[in-house]
Amino acid sequence: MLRYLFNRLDNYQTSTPQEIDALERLTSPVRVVAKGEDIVQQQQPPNGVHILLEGWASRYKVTREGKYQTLAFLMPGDIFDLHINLIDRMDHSIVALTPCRVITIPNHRVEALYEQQPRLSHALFWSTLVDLSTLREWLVNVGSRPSAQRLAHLLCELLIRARTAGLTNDLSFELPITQRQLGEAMGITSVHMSRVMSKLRKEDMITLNDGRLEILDWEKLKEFGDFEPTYLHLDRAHPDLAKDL
Amino acid sequence: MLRYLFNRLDNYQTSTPQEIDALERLTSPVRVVAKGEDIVQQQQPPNGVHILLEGWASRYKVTREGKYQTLAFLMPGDIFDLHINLIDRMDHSIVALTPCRVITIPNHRVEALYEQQPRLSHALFWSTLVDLSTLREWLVNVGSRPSAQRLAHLLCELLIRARTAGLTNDLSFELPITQRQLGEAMGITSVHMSRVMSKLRKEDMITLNDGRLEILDWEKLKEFGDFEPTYLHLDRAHPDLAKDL
DNA sequence: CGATCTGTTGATGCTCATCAAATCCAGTGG
DNA sequence: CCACTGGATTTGATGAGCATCAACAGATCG
Repeated sequence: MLRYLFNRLDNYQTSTPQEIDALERLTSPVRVVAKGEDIVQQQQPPNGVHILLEGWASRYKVTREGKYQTLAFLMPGDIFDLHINLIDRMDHSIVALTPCRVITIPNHRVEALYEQQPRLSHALFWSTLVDLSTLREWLVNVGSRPSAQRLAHLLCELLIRARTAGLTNDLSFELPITQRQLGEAMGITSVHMSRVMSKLRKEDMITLNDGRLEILDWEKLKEFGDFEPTYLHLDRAHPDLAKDL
Repeated sequence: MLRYLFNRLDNYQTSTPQEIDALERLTSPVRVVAKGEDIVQQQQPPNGVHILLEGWASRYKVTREGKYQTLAFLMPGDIFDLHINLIDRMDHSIVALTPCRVITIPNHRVEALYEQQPRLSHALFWSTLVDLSTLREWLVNVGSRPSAQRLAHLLCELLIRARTAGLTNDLSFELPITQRQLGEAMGITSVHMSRVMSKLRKEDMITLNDGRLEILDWEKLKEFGDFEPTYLHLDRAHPDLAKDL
C-alpha cells in the first residue's frame, strides 16, 4: 500500500519490513476524495499527516483578486504536513486534481512514531526537508526564469520525482494535470501556458498526449530549463540517479 | 544576547530563564561576518544551527543566467537551518547584507537540546514552520501579485516580523537593504523597484530615509498589498498583534 | 446532445526589462 | 581638504514578454 512512499524514502535509506509495518499500522482507513474536492482546507486545524496513495493533488493559496497560486504538486507516495501539528490553523488548502486515495496518521500517533521508530522518522524528516528545498527552487523558478525555461524546469523536476517513486516508464509518466493548473503553479495564464508548451513540443523536447508526458530529449530539456537536481538531495543513496537517464 | 530571538519565540510561548540559559550554553563564540560575505555557502555540508544576533542577511540562490533570487530576509533574532543536518550539502547560500554577528549551535549539540529541552524545542520548531509558511507566501507574492502590491506585502511582513522581535519603534524600523536587494527578492529589477517604491511614497503609504522605513498608513498599505498576517501564525500568544497597530 | 471544460490561435495592450544618462552620496587616497 | 571612484537611486525612452479578450475546435460528461 505504501509502495511509492517507500520507493521514495529509499533514496535516503532503505527501510526495514518492520518499519514499513509500523507505519502501516498507524494509519487511518483510506479516504477517497473526488477530483476537485479539497483534501485539506485553509482555516481548519491540522488533523494529522497525510499520505497520498493514488492520484495527484496540489497545495494552493488564493489571493484577494481570486488568483490561484499552486505551491506544490503532490503525486502518489507523497507524504505531507509532517510536523504541522504545532500550528493551529492551516494557512493553505490542498485539492485533489484527480480522484485520490489518501490515508492519514492522526496527530497523537505521530508522536509515538517519533519515539518508537527514530530511523524511519529521520527518513520522513528528510522528505520534508526535500519538500522545503523544492519550494525554494520554485521561488527561484517563478522569480527568475522566463516562462519557457520555467516550464522545462518543472517538467524535469516532475520526471525525477515520479522516477524516485517508481511511477515512470523510462522517460515518460502520467501527468494528469491541465495546462491551467500548470500555469497556476508558474504564475502564467493558461493561454500563455499553451504557447510555451507548444514551443517545447516544436523543439522536440517533449510530447504530451492523453495525460502522459514523454520527454524526448532529456539533456536538451535539462539544459534549456537550467535544471540542476542537487536540490532534490537524492545523492545519498543513489548518486547517479539524475545522470543515468 | 538572545533577546530578539526570545522576543519572537514569546509569540508561541514564554520561555523560562532556565531554557534561555540552556540555549546560551550550547552556542559557539560569536562570529563576526563582514557585509557582503557569505555566512553559509552552497555546496558546503551544514555545520549547525545559526542565530543572527545583529545585522541583516539574505538566503539566496543564483541561476545559470546569473540572476540572484532572494529566498528570505533574515533579521536580528532569526534562527535558521534548524534540522538541516539530515542534508549533506547546502543547496543555497546566506550572505550578510550588513555587518553581522552570528552564533552557531553545532549539529552534535542540537540533538542534546531536543532531548533535554522539549518545550524549547517545540518553540524553535514552531519558528521553522513559520519560516516555511512565509516562504509559501513569498511564492504567492511573486507568482500572483503585481509588483507594487508585492512590495507593499513584503513591507507589511517585515514590519510585523521586526515588531515581534522587538526591533520596531512604533511603525518604523531599520531596513538596511538596497532597492536592488529588495528587487532580487521580488523578481524585479532595481530600476523597476525604484519606480514602485516612489509610487508607495507618492501615495503616502511609506517613507524610507537613511535606511529607516516608516509606515505612514498601515491600513492603506495592508489593504493595498492584500496582506493577511495569518500565515505568520502569531495568534497563539498575541491574537491581536496585527490589529493593534 | 447540448453544455461545459480544455487547448489552440490571433489581435491588442499593459507591465516590466533593458539601455542610457544624470544625480547623489560614502568612501578613499593624494 | 578636495578630487576621484564606485555604488545607489532616479528618470526617460524603447522593446520584449506576457495578460487579456475573443473566437473556435475537440473532448468530456451529465
